[in-house]
Amino acid sequence: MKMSDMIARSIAEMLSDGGGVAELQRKSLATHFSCAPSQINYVIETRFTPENGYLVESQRGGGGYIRIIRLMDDRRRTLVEAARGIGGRLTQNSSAKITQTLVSAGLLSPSEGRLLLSACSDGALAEVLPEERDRLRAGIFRCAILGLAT
Amino acid sequence: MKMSDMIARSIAEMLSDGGGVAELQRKSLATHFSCAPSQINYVIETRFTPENGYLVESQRGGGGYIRIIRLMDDRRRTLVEAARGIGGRLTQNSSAKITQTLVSAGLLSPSEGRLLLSACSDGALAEVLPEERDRLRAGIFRCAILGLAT
DNA sequence: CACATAAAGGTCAGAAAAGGTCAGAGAACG
DNA sequence: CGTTCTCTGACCTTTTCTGACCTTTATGTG
Repeated sequence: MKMSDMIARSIAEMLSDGGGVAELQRKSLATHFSCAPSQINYVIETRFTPENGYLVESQRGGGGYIRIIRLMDDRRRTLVEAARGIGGRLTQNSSAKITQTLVSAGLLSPSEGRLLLSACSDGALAEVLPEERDRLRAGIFRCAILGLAT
Repeated sequence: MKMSDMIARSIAEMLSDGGGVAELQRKSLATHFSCAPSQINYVIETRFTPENGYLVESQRGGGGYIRIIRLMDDRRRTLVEAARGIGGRLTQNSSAKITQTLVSAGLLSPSEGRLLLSACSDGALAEVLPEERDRLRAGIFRCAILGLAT
């Protein structure tokens, strides 16, 4: 199998693991595949293009990175799916992570993310007994993103 | 995570805790992060700039300090005021009305409005006893718009 | 008060650590 | 063969971080 295909597969895996977001370091990935760093650019440019539904961000300098985000074509469908994926309980931490993913994927604007996050925070649910919070939070979260999809 | 990001996060935390004002000592913060004092300047210059809505004051000499102030724009200030205006209880109907008002005033986008409305709906709060809902809803609503203002 | 000293913070050049670009050599494929 | 896809290396730009040196302010001292 071609090297670029292997690299692409590896990135695709990271995308699955990361729920649609992969963050990598060019040099270390290149080292891992024993290739030139620019090869990573090549793979990204040929396979993870906007036309294929990906968005790429990067940052140079110390601690730099390349972030690849899979955009899902049908915003609504994906939101509905995400809502379906919420279980019967949801911790504050999980809700923050999911929100972050949705924002990264461009399904929520940063503002919407903040709003959702705050609405699901322990602070907002202070009235409720702690042991009830996670169930309630799941409901709020689900309704909120379903509402957006409407 | 990069050092500068950690420092920035730490300052952001101080800003939240201080209600928009953070006062720090360059050297002790640098010591805390084991970095050069000028690194603190770097972080402030690259992240807490006027374009990003921050104001920085400092004072040299004994007992010197660096003070960072987050400027609120009109939108934020109004949202904070609106949040303050929410009482201890809020019916679904009232929350819908207020949301509508905020959207009309351009303080919330239509999407944000839908999200907020759904998160505060009786559906989302189905888990809670009806007589508790309005108190809870008030909290969620307040937190949500305060979160936007942050 | 005048002065000296210590205790801050400010500036800037440059090293180091990333990622970006592009021309061109090979490889694969028709 | 000619074309298209891979891959590399040389060189560039951006971001981070540090250290040497400078300025400002507070405070003690004769």
